[in-house]
Amino acid sequence: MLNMASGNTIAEVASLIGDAARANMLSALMGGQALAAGELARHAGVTAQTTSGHLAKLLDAQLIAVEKQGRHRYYRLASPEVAQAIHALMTLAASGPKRHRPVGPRDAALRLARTCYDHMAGRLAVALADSLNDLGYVRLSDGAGRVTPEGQRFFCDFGLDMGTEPRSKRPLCRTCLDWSERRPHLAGSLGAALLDKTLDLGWVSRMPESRALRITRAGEMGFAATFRLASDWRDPALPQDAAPGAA
Amino acid sequence: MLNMASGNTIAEVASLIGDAARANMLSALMGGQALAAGELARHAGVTAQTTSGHLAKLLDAQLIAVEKQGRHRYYRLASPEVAQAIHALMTLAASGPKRHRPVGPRDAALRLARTCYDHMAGRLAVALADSLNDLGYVRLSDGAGRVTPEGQRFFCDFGLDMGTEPRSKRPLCRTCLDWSERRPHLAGSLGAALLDKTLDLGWVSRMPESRALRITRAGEMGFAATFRLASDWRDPALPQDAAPGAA
DNA sequence: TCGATGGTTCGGCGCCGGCCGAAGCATTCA
DNA sequence: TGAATGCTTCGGCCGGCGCCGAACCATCGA
Repeated sequence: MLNMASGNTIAEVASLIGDAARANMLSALMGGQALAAGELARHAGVTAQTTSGHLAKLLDAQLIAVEKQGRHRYYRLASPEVAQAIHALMTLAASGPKRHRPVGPRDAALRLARTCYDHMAGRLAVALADSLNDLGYVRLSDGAGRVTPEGQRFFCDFGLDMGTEPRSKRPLCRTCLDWSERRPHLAGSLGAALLDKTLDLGWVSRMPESRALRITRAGEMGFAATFRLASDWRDPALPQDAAPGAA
Repeated sequence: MLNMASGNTIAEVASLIGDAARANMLSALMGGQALAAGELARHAGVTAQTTSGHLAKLLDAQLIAVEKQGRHRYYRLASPEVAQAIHALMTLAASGPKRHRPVGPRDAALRLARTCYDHMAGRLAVALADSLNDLGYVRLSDGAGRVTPEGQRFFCDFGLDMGTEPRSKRPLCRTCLDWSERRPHLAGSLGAALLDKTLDLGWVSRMPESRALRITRAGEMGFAATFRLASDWRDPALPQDAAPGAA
């Protein structure tokens, strides 16, 4: 047995995520909001006691963090790195052997628009990324993103104050592979600011108990006018291969 | 219990990685070479039978792939996505609670230079990335990378034929957060080509049974001359905070 | 046609860890 | 102060999974 130096602790982390109940909790937290223990219990489908044990472990490993408020305890992911790891696992899970991929019932809403930790994902997010790229406001050269000078102005006009808080560690503009669409969308602090702003404007709103986002009437108009979305952005993107022709 | 649609399968993937033996095997495969079952058994510290079972599971979940050759079976990671997920978990594990982070004995070699799936990592790789950025051959704007026109020429002169095979799915130039240095190094197909070339030139060579790379005498000269490495690149980088001035 | 070597399959053992019921704190209302 | 709510701790049950020994298949060298 050689070189187990780090291999061991990665197993610890992975096995923490590798329990169905905990995975469900973490997935729920990928929505970006802090959730109370009880809500997490329901997401996981286990009793409160069991949940408590799980949360203690996750906390201990610093995968999540807690904030107590009155008699509630609100849990959130501990860092963007955690979100990234979970995201990578989601990608892997989605691309794995088909076998039993039920593509759940309420998934439709999730596929259309949802939060991904602190930014948007789903078809809306992919369409936004496409448009911003086409308009020349960002340059999404595979896996990475860059804001152009025009983009800088555009986002500034739109009311995002990116740049004012250069919390150095955080990339301004990353792309994040959308696990449902298999195409990149905007992440990084730009992505986060965009979500904040559109929530603020009331263009989208969080659906209760879910990561899904509802697109409001105002949002319909706003997104179309400001970001010039293609008219067919709601159509499911055919994953990479299939021909685009038929309805 | 709501929204368990995908949360469940991510648990399956994570729990596969979440076993010490399997994690060790996968870590070993992060070296980028295909390894025979027996070698993996030794890496994992379990018997051949046990290893066989583990490999079957990993194979079944398409985390790894096999190629049989005579009476050997060579296993490798199934895709870059798998490598990315493992990498994310490594990052998480490395940044977790200190507790028992032994910083193993032979780690010194690993920290200096090693392979990371198909490209280089460690202090050498970080120093290369820094130099290439300073020289203006690549632009490493956080999280992402872009090759400049000068860089294009430079890499071409150096003998890399990036671009000739545009296997679309693969980003040309990504950055990858080095888990030992906590600073970015070059990944993507450019990173891969760079590793190939330097192995080819004999500037580095693989150490047996390890992901570590040995830097040859020729490599010392070559890297210094071609990439203009700072003279102190061998010094351990102080993680993120500490001031750069002294020494 | 035989060993020898690399890998896999089978069966049974043992332990770790997730689960819940019951009880115990803390906080917030009345 | 007492009851309700949210969460945690404790103890015991039980299933799943990782482990190995033994036997079995496949490939290579003489």
